[in-house]
Amino acid sequence: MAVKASNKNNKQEAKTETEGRNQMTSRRQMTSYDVARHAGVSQSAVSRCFKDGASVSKKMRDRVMKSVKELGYQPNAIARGLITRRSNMVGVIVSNLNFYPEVLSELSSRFTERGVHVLLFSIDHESDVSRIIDQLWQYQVDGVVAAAHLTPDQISLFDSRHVPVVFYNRAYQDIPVSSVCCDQVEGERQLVNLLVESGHKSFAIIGGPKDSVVSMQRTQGAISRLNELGITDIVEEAGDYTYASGGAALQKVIQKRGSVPDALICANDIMAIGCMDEARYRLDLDVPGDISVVGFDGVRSSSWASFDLTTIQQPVESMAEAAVSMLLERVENEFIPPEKRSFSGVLRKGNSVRD
Amino acid sequence: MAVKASNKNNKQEAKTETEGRNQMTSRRQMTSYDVARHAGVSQSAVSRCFKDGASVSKKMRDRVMKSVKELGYQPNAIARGLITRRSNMVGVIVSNLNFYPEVLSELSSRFTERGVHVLLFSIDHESDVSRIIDQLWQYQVDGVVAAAHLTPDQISLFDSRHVPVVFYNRAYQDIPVSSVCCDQVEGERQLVNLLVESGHKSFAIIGGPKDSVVSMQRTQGAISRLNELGITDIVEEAGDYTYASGGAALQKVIQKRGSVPDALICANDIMAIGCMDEARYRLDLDVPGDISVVGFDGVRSSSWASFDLTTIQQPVESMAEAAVSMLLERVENEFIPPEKRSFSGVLRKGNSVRD
DNA sequence: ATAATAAATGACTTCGAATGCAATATATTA
DNA sequence: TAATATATTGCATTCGAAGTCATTTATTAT
Repeated sequence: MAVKASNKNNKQEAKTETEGRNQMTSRRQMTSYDVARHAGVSQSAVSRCFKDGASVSKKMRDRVMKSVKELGYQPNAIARGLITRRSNMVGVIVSNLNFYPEVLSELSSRFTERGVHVLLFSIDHESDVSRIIDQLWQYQVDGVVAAAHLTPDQISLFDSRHVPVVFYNRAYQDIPVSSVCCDQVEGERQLVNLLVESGHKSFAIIGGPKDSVVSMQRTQGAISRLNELGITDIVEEAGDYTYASGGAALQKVIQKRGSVPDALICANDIMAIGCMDEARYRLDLDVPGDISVVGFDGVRSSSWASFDLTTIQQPVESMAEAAVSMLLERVENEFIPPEKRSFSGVLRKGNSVRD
Repeated sequence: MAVKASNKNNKQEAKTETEGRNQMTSRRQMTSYDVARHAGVSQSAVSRCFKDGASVSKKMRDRVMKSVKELGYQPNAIARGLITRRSNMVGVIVSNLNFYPEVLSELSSRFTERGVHVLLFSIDHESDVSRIIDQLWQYQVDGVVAAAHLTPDQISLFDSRHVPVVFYNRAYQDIPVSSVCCDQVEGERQLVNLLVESGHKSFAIIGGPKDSVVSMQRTQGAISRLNELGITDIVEEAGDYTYASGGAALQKVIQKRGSVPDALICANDIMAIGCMDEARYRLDLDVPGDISVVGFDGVRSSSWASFDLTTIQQPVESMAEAAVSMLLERVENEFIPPEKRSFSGVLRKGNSVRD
């Protein structure tokens, strides 16, 4: 009791101290107690005015809100998070190498729209994940969108702490986790079908980094469809998703085969663009006359006139929306089971494939 | 007193409740009290073990850390932030339209390296800033990197709350704020010099959105240098930093002039690329034979063989490092005055300008 | 008007870690 | 060995908002 009283006295003094100054220049930020005192009500009342559905009379609300405006009060989300156990923050993990800015900006603006804030973790190597997991917890994120690979152990850690995770473009077949993916295999099959129908006979495939699951799915998808169609003349090379690695891989392909293949299937658009440039400007080949090139993703630059790449367009908006809503649903209700959603990519025919 | 005691009893019961379960599966996260009880020490001692420079004996530290490991304890950064008034989070504001992924990833990884976390705010229009400012405060960010425009009023709000702001590529000449910029004017002057030296006589300038300060500086920089050199045959058009707007602006330029200018100065690389493609694939012009094109930024795609654009390369790493260290210094010591740092861009000569 | 019910309000406690201060343990010096 | 200085430790309090519960006030039914 006595303590409480002296506590209030302190606050009173603090108030006096800043009195006369404009709230714009006051050092200490306003608290709900300041508002309560100013409005002549209790702190609980102030708190309730910021929670909709709470039992507050109109008179009270008006009175409090007037003080709120006058003092420039903003609730402290940190303090709120401590008691409610909701930080209203989600972690977004992206790996530097192969992220599309579109994805990040879609995710970010959709979360923001719903009053959820994004703590960004960008990692250079997917193996750096372990280091950031601790930080995710320390900051009490309500959920995580991971565009990076986690080990089953790491996944079950999140699980045990009841922090839902939605994977973006990483599927875990045998583990019950939520994910939003573009159907890599189906996409590659569409590309292969197109290439085979238009008479291409010899193929090279340029994959991404060996540890990339997405790249694996794409290359395997292409290979299995080619095999189904009875085509076995396939050379495989690995790149690292970059422009330069695409061109370099093409050189290696040609060296290996001793000739130029009919068609080049690249695990992403950027490498495909690298190949087109390599073919045209270093190897003096015509694209698509001498060699056809296809990519995957549908990034902005793939549709630029210089490339007009045939590729699979990922439905980024739909995928981002799905990831955001799936995550937030599971944040709201932890009993919603994990769900895997797979979106079909759209074949966009460009002029990088001969008819 | 009595209250404290009952409080402790509650905790004791809570503990009992989860006892026997593995910490990996326990619902409630471990707190410093749990660790304290497990190690048979006080909560203060646990807290001190996580603060370096604190007065803790080796024996105590070992004992506590053993319990920490066994229980899988992680300090709650939210609770810590409440009492220390340091969230260890910084806000990063980027505007969707014209952000380079490189910048964001550089900033993010540099902050992360230093144990600071990034709350990402991406806005569609620079005018949306006002909406996110409140949120920045609610989350008690320690500082802000803004790659967006703030009004003087908004700036002084941050100032009054002692939240340091560092602007990235936005300079405010008359206001004492920190900023890291690439010298837009100097860069444009270099480009103009190159173009004039190589005999270009007639010019068109394609700017960014009219409300973009950076674009204004770039176009004005180019124009004033051209004027200094006695060149007045200049047509101006505005784009919006996108590929498509570059091509469209080129069409308008030609319409306006009734002929093709010698050189095209674009406010960024992406529009320059749009212009090159428009010229080559729609207008059947040779670049650089019929028209020279220069850009600004030095984005990845500008150096692709298809474009090999002459441009000003921004020193992104240096600028990001500067922004991060300037911000954190001012977070540590609020009396460090604002500082404006200007970095020179590097002229990268490509093959988009005829000799 | 009065009882019964519902709505509004305030006092107090809580979340989890950090910290000032007092109490204790250890080291140093005389 | 006693006296003093120093290093460790624990207790109690604090940060700011939200929730619990008891109390007061307004509303409705009788």
